[in-house]
Amino acid sequence: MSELHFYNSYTRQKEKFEPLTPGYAGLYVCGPTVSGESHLGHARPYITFDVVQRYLKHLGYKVRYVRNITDAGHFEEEGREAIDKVGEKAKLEKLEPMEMVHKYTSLFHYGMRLFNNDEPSIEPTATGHIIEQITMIETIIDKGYAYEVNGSVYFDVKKYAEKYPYGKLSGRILDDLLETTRELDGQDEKRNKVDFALWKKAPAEHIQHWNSPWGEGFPGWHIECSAMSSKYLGETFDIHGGGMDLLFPHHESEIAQSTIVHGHPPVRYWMHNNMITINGKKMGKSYNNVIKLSELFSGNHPILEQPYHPMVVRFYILQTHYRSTLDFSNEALQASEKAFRRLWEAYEILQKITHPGNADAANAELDKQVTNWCNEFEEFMNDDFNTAKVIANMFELAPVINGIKGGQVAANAISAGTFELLKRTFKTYLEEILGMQPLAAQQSGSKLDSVLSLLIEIRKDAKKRKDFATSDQIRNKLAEAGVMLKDEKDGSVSYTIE
RNA sequence: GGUCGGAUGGCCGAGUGGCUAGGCUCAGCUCUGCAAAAGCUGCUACAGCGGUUCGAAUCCGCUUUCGACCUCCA
Repeated sequence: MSELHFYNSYTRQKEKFEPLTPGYAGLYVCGPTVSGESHLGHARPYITFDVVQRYLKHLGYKVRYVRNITDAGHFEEEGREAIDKVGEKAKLEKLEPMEMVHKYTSLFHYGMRLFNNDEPSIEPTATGHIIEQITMIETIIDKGYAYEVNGSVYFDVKKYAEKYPYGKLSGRILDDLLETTRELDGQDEKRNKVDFALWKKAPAEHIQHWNSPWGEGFPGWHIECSAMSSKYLGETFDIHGGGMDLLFPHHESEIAQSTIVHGHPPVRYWMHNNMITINGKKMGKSYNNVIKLSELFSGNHPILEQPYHPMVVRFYILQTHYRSTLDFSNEALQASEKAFRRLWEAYEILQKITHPGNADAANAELDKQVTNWCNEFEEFMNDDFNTAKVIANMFELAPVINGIKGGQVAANAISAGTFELLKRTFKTYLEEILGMQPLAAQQSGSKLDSVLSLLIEIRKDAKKRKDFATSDQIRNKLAEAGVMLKDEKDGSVSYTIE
């Protein structure tokens, strides 16, 4: 029996997972900035860490999964100005931050539900934790690692680096960073270019601002995660996850802030998922190459050849290891759709077929192989959450299942015990751990079902009379309407609805 | 420019010192009134050049090339 190991970005190696408190696991994942609609790239971390969270629960841990909503900062929405430069617009014409934040938060939650992601245990908002953030900043100032200039507060990275390993997580070298020639906002206020903002003074016309010891302003980007993670998971917690693009400066800054406030690093295991690319380039708003989730699901985007079901997208993402880049293409999504349909069908067949009950396997070799494939599921997940390999094994098992149904494999080939193992393991991993659901709910017993049963009966009669014109017409017309009929080996007929 | 990470069969993608995943596509076969589905079979790849080794896609070096981060970013 193996134990859970996964790659820790901080130490750059796979490590055995040992929670801080036995039996409990704390997980923090950087959530969305709700100033715009989520796109395909955003789907990856939330699906990845949903599976992480599901697997931890499967292993018996009580999991507290915290994923924040970033709803504070310097916001703009397309077509509407965040800063009211004119200053004369009517109230309802101006961008109301709360309105925008509410809209995109709802949209985000909708997407998460379609992906069948479990809800986090706590989903704290940045605006709901302004006081916690201010308190942290005050502590950092008191300890001498931050300074105020003109109503803004900056973290003194150079001083921090004298005592602590700044740059360890992201592989940065401070001297290199000091030579950066980038022009950034507020650069002249900082003691060093590498310093980052803890609190930013808000210009009078800025839409979001709060009162603070340093005047009206808003919190820096990094401090919210430090404040909320420590509040809900403790000064030290188990796992912090997010996209690789957050390694620097976001997560590096989180470590620095928390280390000063609490006297030690905040996180034991850092996990980072890789990016989704399109034509080899990262999907991101700065590249102008995003496919929003609503576009993906509706197919309403120039490069999409068809709509893609959320479960197809989830499957496509889980077919690749989370630390590899994943390149988007219609071809790849379509391959995933076909593969998933086939796999799910085999899974449904498995739940329906019965086993003759023989305690000994007629085909010892196959029996052993099936047992092995099933047992490997856990082994693969324990090795850095290798969902790709889990799925590969499911496809090894699918022909066995289909073969039993189709008669190519004898029903007694595997033992009753192995059959039960197969049935149980498949369900656990496909539904509970990978979190997959059927593309369309079958509605047996519904009115449509009665109608289809009637048509199927008529077609059966026609076939008996060798009236193939009629039987084929029924089949073809139903296919046009999106109902696929399938003549089974035993003479029965089943259908699937597109 | 600095740091880091990739280059795998027609396509997507695991893997990692010997046993050469998996999916999709394609071809053939079985079953079938026909079709679909399903099953079976075939397609043997690891950017290039050196090196280490009995043995390398897997380790080391160099080259070519792509990308990520260094700025908001999942």
